Amino acid sequence: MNKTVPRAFYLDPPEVVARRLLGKLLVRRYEGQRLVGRIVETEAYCGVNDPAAHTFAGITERNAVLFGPPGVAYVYFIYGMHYCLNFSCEPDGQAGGVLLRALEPLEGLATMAKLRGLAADTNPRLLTSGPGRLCEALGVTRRTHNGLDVTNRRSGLHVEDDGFAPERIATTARVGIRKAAERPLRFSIAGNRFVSR
DNA sequence: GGAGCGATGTCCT
DNA sequence: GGACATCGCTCCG
Repeated sequence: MNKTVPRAFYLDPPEVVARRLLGKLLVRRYEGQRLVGRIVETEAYCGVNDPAAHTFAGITERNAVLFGPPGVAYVYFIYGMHYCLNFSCEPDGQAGGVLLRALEPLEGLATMAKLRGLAADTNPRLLTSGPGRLCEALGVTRRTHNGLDVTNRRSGLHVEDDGFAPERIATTARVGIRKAAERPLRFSIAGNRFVSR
């Protein structure tokens, strides 16, 4: 039986948690079925000190989750058509989050393809390689998942540890941002073919 | 296989 | 009103 990742796992700064999440399993309960992917790419967004973070200008209604307790899902809508999934980090009252950028799909691939509007036998790389793609493949939206506790198995979205440890982690610049674009806060499992781009 | 670009809703300056 | 933590399509080589 895999271990559910506990709240203390998320209590540290985003750049620590982002690295630590690599290799863990993201598990989504969807219509009685398990949709599972291994986390292979993440980005850290460092609270009020990070010009690229949603929390840079302080607390608002949208970003309030990131200022709350660790281990909670922050889902936002971007470019008029995509959702992105983050986990809050740091103690309650302190802002910080990790963006999930890519998964290696492991269970429920046919359902993921259906949710993505693709044929059941499509290249699995198209299912969950990218922040918008992985949300669509797991049926994650702001309405259904923002504010959910991902340390609770009953949330329908949680993280498990199956003992897998990445051999080597690559550290690069974050993707798709303009401000603070040079900071090395993107982490991925080196050589994994489900990493985006 | 890479550059260019349009689609499209929500948030905050 | 402008920017946006994206994706998938076209066109070109």
